[in-house]
Amino acid sequence: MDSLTEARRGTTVLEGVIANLPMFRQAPRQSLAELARHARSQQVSRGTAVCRRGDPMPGFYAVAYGMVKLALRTDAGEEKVLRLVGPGETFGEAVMFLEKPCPVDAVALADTLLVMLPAAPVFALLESDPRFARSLIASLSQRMHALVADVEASSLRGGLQRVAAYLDAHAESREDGVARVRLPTTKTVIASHLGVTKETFSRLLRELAQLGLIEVARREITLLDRAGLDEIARHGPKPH
Amino acid sequence: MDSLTEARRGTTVLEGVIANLPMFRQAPRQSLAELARHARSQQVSRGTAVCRRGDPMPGFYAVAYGMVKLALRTDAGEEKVLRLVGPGETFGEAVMFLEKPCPVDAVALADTLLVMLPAAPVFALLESDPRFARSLIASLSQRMHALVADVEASSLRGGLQRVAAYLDAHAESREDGVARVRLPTTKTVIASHLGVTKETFSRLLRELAQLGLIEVARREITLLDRAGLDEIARHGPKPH
DNA sequence: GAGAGAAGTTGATCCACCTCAATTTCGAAC
DNA sequence: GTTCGAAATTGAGGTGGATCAACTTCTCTC
Repeated sequence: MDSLTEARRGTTVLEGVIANLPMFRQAPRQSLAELARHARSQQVSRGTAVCRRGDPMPGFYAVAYGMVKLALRTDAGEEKVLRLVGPGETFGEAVMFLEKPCPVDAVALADTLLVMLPAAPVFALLESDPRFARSLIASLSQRMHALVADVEASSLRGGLQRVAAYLDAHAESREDGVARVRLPTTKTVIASHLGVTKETFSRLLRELAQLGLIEVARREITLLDRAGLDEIARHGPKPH
Repeated sequence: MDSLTEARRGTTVLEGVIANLPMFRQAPRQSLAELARHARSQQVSRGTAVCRRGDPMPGFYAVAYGMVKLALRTDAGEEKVLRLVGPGETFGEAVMFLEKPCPVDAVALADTLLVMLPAAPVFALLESDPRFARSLIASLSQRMHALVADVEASSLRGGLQRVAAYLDAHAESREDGVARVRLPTTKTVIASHLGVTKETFSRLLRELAQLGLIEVARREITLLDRAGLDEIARHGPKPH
């Protein structure tokens, strides 16, 4: 594969990644090509920071493959994971629009390919394509809704409820009909996302297992009793 | 004042309220008039619900005068106040765009005049005015930023730090240079907004008072030592 | 200005979750 | 396979803030 082919293929790949983002689903081909021309791909390896709190945000990011965690940190070492961003998802839109420094740390949890869309062409597209504006607003609204759901969980529910709700929400049914969850990253990170320490997360999983609701094998969790899990997620640990 | 005058004045007032919303600051007069024609004012008295969780959202709301609290509730009576919406502020935009049922309760904390902007004309304006889209996006982004700040506070800071930060953020300097805070509503509601019970809030205020940092008189709080308060807000209660 | 309900305070006690510490298990490199 | 650091588990003990309960102080109404 010579470099010309590589370059052309690269452009196509960028455009493909962008075209598959929910917010660009209804954008015309030409707009996508225009955006792709300004976009820059960025390879980050596991453990590397994409940006740190305080950094300026030159645009927003889409994850092509890999995974990024967005997290808040204290002066001491404690951190709170806000969101895990996987393939086909984006982050940094809101910050880009505010033109303020980045309020969170963004760190790659695996080797990751990012596509960075600079602010200027995004603003330009916003001017010319109301449907894009509509999609972007929908995207931000959804993000906000998710954030509110997180606030609700962490201020109104106990740890066991949060874990149960998490497992329920992330269940994937296999062919044989058994629901399972594959944790997308380490338990430590998931725990922080759920607002508990890794120790507490470990104990909560064990508690659910002892109740006969789940079975834990490394990062593979089998949901043995979906209804029971749902009951806990919704109405708490007490016997109804 | 006859009814014709009343009706004309009413229209002008609506338009005035809308025109002063941050997101409409740069909108052309004609768009404002168009929106105002579709807008409906709504008087709600203290303690009345504007909408309950699960209700459909016909548009979004602006507060002309009074105050509305947005709060999450559990099946049991506990509630978590997400936001206090005062004059010149708006709520419900994100939910309107998602076209999902309202995820929160909205209750008037005082006799309040709301202006409801139905979804359809807002969508229409979005199509025709990219600057409005820009402003709306900025507005949503800011809201999101505030939410992230709240998450940061409640998951990474202790109660005393949150109270100190709240007082610091809401300080109004008087002529004589003394900084004061007038709590916008009951301490019970403020407490819930800060993520503590009213009992704990009371104790935390007393603690700050005993440290010589503030003086509490009903809902009037005088900030005696702004620097000290800031120090606690930023780096915690320990002696530096 | 008297009465009643809401808001706020204060004290005693409790508990969900954290912290610290000691192992154990995993997984990648060699 | 062996090794070594990261991740996970488990136990013991501590704590911030919640809960429960009694009481006081507003604030509004009549």
